[in-house]
Amino acid sequence: MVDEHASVASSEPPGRKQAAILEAATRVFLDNGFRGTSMDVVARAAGVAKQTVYQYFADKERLFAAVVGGAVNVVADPVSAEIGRLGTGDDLAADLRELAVRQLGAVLAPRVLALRRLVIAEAGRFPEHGQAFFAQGPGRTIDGLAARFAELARDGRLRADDPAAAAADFNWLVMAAPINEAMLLGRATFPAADLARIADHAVATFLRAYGPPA
Amino acid sequence: MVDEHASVASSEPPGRKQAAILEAATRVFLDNGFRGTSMDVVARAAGVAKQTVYQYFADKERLFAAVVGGAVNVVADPVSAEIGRLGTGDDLAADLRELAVRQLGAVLAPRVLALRRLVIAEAGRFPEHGQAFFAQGPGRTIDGLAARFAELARDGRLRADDPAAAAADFNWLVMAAPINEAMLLGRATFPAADLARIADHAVATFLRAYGPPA
DNA sequence: CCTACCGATCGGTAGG
DNA sequence: CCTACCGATCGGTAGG
Repeated sequence: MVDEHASVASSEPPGRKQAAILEAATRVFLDNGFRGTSMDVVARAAGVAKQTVYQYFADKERLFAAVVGGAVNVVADPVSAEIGRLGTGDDLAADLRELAVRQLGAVLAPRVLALRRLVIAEAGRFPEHGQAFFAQGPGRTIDGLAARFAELARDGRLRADDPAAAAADFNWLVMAAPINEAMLLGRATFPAADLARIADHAVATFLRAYGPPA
Repeated sequence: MVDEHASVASSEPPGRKQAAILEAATRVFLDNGFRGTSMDVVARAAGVAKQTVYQYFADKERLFAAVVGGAVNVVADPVSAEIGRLGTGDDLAADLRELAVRQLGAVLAPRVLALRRLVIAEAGRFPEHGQAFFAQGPGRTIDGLAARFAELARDGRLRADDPAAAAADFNWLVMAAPINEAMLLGRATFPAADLARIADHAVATFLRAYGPPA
């Protein structure tokens, strides 16, 4: 009797194929949507047989969920750390501008825009993915801003009776225009100079509404 | 010689079937997207044979273009007239609130939200539809607001060095949060009380930033 | 003879 | 793990 698990001793590390499938599937789903993606194409792109895909993911919906869940979590982190440092120096406007530029860079990354488009397209079929995207994205950012704005208001550095509303206003003053241009106009690239201009304007408007009295 | 165009005298008005096809296709496309819609289902929903659909629309893409073009134009009008009357009375804040409520009602109508979702989902394949939606929707609104804000600034009733930027800020302060909740969270209904609260807050923030000096 | 339309089916491909 | 293949359904078109 020869080894019935010969494949375990092969040069193939365990999990390598699963990672290849997820990576390929992410690319294909982001480009073609749920219905536009075939399991055959995913298998071919991953360099495995279709049957192998089904060994790791029971069906197309489960593969899609793994793709979106993974992509949403990769995207989630970058701003929350920045928010805690808002106004630790004495130039709050500069801190807000820097935060806005970072947020714009993260949210307008082509992969994140594609994920947003995908999640919006499938929000009817998979509402939980839209909710996860919102929670990890704008929801998390606005919550973090609200907490920090409340502290800044207590210190007299912002006029914000309703810190949560101020946080939402800041977030959308920064993000709404470019996100909508990206979603509807298909705009895919945002030069650094554009991001700086958008951030400057959003912060100026925000501070005219919420800045401390001169 | 008998009439050789007897069918013209039938009880079927000309264009009646085309209208039924467009109406059915609009419903099916809005619910299921481009790839999720089959021509068989459209034909069935319209109560005609599939052959009849192909007599009016050469292929699926042409039918889709007719649907989106028609839906975008139906959606376009309602705010532009209102904008011209902004500040004709002496209570600019009240006028802005009323405009905001009307805009919210129009843009958050279930059919318009479904159209936005559809257009975003297919922006890769049909960029012209996203551009048409933007032009007829936010683009048109922001342009109209910019023109009126420029006049109001000249009269000293707004502090707006850059009326176009002020118009975009107003538009997104009003629309961004509910649109993003609708797109990502799948929120479909917005009670009148919610719209009033959103409008009140957006106008208050806008006037703190752009209102005339007290 | 033209149109509008039907029932049935074409070649390919979907998820499984 | 691959090839082959299923029931069904896709967009589009045949004959009558």
